Amino acid sequence: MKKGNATIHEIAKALGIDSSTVSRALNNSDRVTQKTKEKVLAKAKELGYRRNLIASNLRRNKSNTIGVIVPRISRHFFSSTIAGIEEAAFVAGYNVIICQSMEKLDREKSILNNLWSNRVDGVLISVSMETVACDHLKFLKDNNVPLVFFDRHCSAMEQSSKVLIDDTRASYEAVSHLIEKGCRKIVHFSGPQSLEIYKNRLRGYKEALEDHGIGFNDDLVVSSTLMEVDGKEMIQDLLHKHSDIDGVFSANDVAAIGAMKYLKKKGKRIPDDIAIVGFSNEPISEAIEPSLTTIDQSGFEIGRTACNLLIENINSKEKVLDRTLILNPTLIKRDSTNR
Amino acid sequence: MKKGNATIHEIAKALGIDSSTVSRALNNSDRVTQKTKEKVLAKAKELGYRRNLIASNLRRNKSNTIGVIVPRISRHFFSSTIAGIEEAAFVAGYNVIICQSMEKLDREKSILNNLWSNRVDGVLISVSMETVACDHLKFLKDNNVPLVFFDRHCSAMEQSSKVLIDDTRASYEAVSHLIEKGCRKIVHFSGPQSLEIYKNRLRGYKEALEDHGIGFNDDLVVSSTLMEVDGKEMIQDLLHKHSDIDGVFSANDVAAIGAMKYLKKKGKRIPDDIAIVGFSNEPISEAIEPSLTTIDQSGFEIGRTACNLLIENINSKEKVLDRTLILNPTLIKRDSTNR
DNA sequence: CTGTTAGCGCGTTCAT
DNA sequence: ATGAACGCGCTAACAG
Repeated sequence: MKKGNATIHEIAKALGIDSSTVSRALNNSDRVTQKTKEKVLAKAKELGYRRNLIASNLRRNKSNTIGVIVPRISRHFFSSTIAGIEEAAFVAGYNVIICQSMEKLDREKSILNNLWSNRVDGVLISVSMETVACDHLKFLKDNNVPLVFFDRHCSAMEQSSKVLIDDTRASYEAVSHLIEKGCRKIVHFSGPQSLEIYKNRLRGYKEALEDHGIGFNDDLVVSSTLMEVDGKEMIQDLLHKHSDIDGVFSANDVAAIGAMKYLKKKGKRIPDDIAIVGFSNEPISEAIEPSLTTIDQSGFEIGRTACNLLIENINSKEKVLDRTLILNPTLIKRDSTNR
Repeated sequence: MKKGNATIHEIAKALGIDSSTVSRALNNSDRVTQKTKEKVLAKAKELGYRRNLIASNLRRNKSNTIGVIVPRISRHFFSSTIAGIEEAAFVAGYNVIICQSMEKLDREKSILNNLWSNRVDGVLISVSMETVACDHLKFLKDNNVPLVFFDRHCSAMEQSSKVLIDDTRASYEAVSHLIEKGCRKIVHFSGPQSLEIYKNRLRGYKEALEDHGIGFNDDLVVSSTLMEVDGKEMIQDLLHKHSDIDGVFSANDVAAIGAMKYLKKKGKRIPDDIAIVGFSNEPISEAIEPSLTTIDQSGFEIGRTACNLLIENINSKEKVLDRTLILNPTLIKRDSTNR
């Protein structure tokens, strides 16, 4: 009953022809009659033939697979990017191996070893928080395995393809939006300064203030791990020192919500007393009050774009095109109330 | 500088021994001297050797890969299960190919074809909404590819391994909780009755009512697609007909939140006037008011359990053990206020 | 303990 | 247009 295990040899034997002809027929080669093609296809169907891609891949020295490394699958932003990657890979006929580094460099290295052993045709990666040097990544390029960074890249890598978000610009727009709404004293919840995204978000914050003639005040910027409790504590501390705060620009939405809850409990009206904007990391925007304006990072688009760029690199033999694509997040305004 | 492309033959030649000895050494076979093992390992490192798993897999007729099919990666529950699957697979040394059916039967079929072509060692699946017949799944079993369902299974399949949630029991506990809080008129937001999960949640609702001496009223059960707007409309309609509703049991949290928002706008206090419990599908619990009690489906545990069961099946040659594991979701109470 | 031989299933030369 | 032969890289069987 081994219905699915037929090989090209079996269908060749059944037809009294050679396996190489069968191979050609199945690959739709022009060097085989239409007649035999049909016969082969019919017999293949009858025997329930399925090409053994492992053998095919070995012969062609190509795995038809791309490796993907993210810090954590269960984080919404990354599962969105993976959905986009999967979509692009699917239409291009590629398989995808998903791996999570769990933010550990060691695990990232062992994953790359594994991907290499599996002879993936290319790699998409969003590096772990521990990743600064990148010899383990250069190894891929040395062996002609295309590599595309998305979201988090490795600045130690001089030449590389990457798909990034324009954090600076998005932050600039978000803070400008607050200012246009009338805010003058805007605090910024920042994250670990080792990560470039947080540096860029801080930069956009500064530039927006300066361009609108508002002086930058170091006291109004606080860094944390951006959990909900951090948001609460940060705004509590800050309000204690500066009672006239009227805006919050948070590097993520979880901390923003922590702050928002606290403020509401204290009787502040959002956005009338204090307006809040946060980068969107979780799909919560729909679930919370309509007072939090968020910056949508559209992970799906990033994933799709990165995967397409990678496939382009895979197909352009020998030509290593190192390109940087920068996508613009969109500001989703939910604080329509005029202050 | 093809540093990573060395084969066992090259390292054999460099050492003046045979490639099969190298192979054995690399596989840590007991039938090779410690001395030569060390020499081989040293030379392998020197040449930057990486085993070609494609060739190895072809020879061993094993891919060391398991296929995973989910309706949508970006849905939080599924990305959680995938994280759990990935974790279990990683420690067992398996690769994972993630695929999304997008709730389409056709796509599910084509994915299965592809997975078969890739000769995966086993398959984990949560079927699409369109999947009722399952010939395409039986095909796997006919070819000795172990299959484990998780969360959504296929009732048309007489014999199968599956890891499920005890929806009935969780619903029973949730509704009992509401009753113990004093609710007497509890509505139920249900979903498409074609899906077993919604049938079971409805059953748990009924049983809890009966066991507590509350008559079941068909009017209080409404089915929808359980979007946020559905929640709003459903509660609006119901309140119009039954002004004394004091509890809501929702088959998902999004609809629950829709209802909650509407109720608050109408001046109702949660949970004092109306208590709400919802199955948790999105990671929003932290972000919303502390008045919504949720049922956590712990996708991570389901994924881990399912993957381990699959690997067990893969390893137990010839023995097809069809087991059903049922995990209990946990009720996370956030409505501590006494009514 | 090690070498020899023989394939896994497929695609790609050569021929004809 | 088709067949014969070879090899991708590795491992399993059998010798010795």
